[in-house]
Amino acid sequence: MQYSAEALIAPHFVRSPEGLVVSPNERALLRLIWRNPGISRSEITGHIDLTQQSVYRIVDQLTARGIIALGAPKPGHGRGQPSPTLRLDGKHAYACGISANTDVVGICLMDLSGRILGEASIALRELSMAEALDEVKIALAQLEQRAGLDRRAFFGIGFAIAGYHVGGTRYNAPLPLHEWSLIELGPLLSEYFDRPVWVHNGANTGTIAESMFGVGRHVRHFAYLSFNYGFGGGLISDGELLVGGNGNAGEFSGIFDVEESKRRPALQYLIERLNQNGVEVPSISYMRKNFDRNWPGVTEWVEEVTPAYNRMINAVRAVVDPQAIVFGGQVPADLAQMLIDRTRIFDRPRYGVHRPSPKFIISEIATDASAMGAAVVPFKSAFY
Amino acid sequence: MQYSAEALIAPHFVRSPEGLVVSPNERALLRLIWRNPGISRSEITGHIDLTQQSVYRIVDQLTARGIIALGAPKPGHGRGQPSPTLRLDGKHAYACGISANTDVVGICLMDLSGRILGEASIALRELSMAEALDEVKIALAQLEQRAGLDRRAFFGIGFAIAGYHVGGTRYNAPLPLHEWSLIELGPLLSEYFDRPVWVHNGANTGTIAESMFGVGRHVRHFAYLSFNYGFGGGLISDGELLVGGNGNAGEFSGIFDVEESKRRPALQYLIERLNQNGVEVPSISYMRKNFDRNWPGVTEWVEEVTPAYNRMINAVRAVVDPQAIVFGGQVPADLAQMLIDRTRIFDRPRYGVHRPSPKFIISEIATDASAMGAAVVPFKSAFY
DNA sequence: CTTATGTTACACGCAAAGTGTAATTAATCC
DNA sequence: GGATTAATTACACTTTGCGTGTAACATAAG
Repeated sequence: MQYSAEALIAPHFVRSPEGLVVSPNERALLRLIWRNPGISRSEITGHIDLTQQSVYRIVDQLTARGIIALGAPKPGHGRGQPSPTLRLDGKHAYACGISANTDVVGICLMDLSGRILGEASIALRELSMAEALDEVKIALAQLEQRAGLDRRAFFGIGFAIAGYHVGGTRYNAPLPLHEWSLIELGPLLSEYFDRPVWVHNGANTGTIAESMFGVGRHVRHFAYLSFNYGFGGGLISDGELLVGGNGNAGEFSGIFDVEESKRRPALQYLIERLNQNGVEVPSISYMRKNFDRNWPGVTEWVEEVTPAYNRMINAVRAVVDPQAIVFGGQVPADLAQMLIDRTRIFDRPRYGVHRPSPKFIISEIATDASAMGAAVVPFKSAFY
Repeated sequence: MQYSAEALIAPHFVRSPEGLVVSPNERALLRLIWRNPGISRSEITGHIDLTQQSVYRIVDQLTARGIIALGAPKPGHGRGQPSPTLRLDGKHAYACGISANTDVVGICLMDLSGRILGEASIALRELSMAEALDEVKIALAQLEQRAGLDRRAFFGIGFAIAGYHVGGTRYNAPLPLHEWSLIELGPLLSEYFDRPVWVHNGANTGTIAESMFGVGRHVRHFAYLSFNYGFGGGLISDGELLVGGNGNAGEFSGIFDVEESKRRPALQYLIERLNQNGVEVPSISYMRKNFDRNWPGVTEWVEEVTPAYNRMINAVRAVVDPQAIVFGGQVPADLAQMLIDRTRIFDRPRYGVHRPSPKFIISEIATDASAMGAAVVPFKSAFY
């Protein structure tokens, strides 16, 4: 039997005999509220193809289940009976995002409304998988206690791992995560944490974070570049993550041949270069916080990676034609801007008209996008 | 108001007050019958999440409307009451695919079951758009008469044009199609032909043809390479065409910079080369029929385009990770094989495990894939 | 300031559509 | 002829749209 996180959802969250948490119309409504928190009930009809009566009923049922909360009406909203405002009720459920990177495991606790309830990280050092998971469990319990959470509201876990998909819930991760590689993570983790676990690639959960909290609120088609120790990314098409035929869509590093691969924009190379030049940069997160474009070697490195970078940008544009390309992962905003300034689109106009080009946007997600995205995955899969 | 082909569908095809031709469950059923013509009614339940009774009812209604036809039961199918076989009823509707290329306009007449009822082509030479359309209309009428069709069954038109999408139903096509460029083709053509017209890029309709008649019957994620005078393509993700943020997903030529663009695998360059070498190749369709890999210059040209070709293949693989890459358009099978033989995937294994790679498949669609795909578009949009 | 009027949305009941469950009937195999 | 499988038919349940009366508020007349 194929592992399925959906089948493990606790019964008190489930609505119908088919095991669904919400119906399609309910999902559409919850999505709308996600994108417009505090929208009034009466405004819903204008955005969704449902009558006022149906909206009333669905809202009524979702309120009764504690999934959405009614708020005071907006004042001064014209005449007529005032309509209550709607929000997702964070108290109904919370989820945990776990992001396994080469150096660190990030943890993000989030409620149904998208509020971050707590964050933590565990340095991997030489920890075995079992030891690391034990530490995650302890950290999770601490976060839960500090936030005063009721365990019954613990909906599930989103697990992100650096590396490519091999099949099922098996991934092939870089060396420090050797022990985490090529095994069925879904059954293992859901057994260990006693909750359904959704497993994804780390760059893809970063992409999901961007789609739920960042530019995805306004843009339906975009590519997300995840600059980390390595370099990957993800694609959002029509608001949904594109997984591809083998679950590895957005692994942009595959564009480069062996030679060019050394000049790809992975932050490991920049850190090496900086350390060679006498700039003490102990970690990627340190670099992100303290980045200075005048550090010796920065401009040089950027110039070196620019050809490979531009090839990648043009490949993404040609293949999937996104409306935007988002610079994310752990890239310092200033470094992203340097790349954007050097972007060249290979395009010749016809009749003076260019092919529409993507906008280049620097992600505004400050925390661990990968863990944050992992935390929404359970909700996105079941609620909205 | 935005142009919409759906809104122009003749009332006698429409089912519900919302203007839909079939309900979602009916669509699922029709798709299943499309992929398995002659499936027995009792087998349906195993493939779709519907009870035998619901299947009976839906089949009953679709039969009453003349959309599907019941056939004699398969003999020797075990005990129990024999179950009738199901097919799409071609008589219910036919559609016309029109593919405007730089040199020729292809026409394809197709019925609801996917059977080709007739084909024609019109050389463009120096024809104005109005003259070309008049000729198309005449050719269409001839094909209709020859096939003995009832005009009431004429469902709509799929129109394909070489060039990139600019917005709405406007495209930017190469010079011979200057007059067809940057205008709203949808309203213009639907007015002229008095039927709803769905407008797409030509490489994309070729992709749709492959998804409906070719490898798409077995593969849910694939990239389609359309080798024509120019070079383009399209993407199928989870069985559906990926359009991208501006409607230009799959315009693979955009991968190449100005310099490399001259060594991209567009057949115009091969023909030039062959003619220089004294091989008389008057047209692409001639080359397709009579291709000989031993013609002077063929191997040379293939070697020259191989680097750009491999970059493109790896870019497609990295970005969208398809299960298969299909060689289509008007490429001679032998030429496609020469490229496949030279394919190199930029991938280093980790723990001895490679990232899953796409299969390379030569399209088996012999006729004008672009017009053929254009012809199914109306049906795909409304029925399955 | 009070009151009448118009507007907007709430909230309830009912009908229609579509699906699942259950029971009966029909055709075929062993 | 009994077993088996699927075709039919009947009925219940869910979800949605429609109709309608009511509640709350804005505005302007008095």
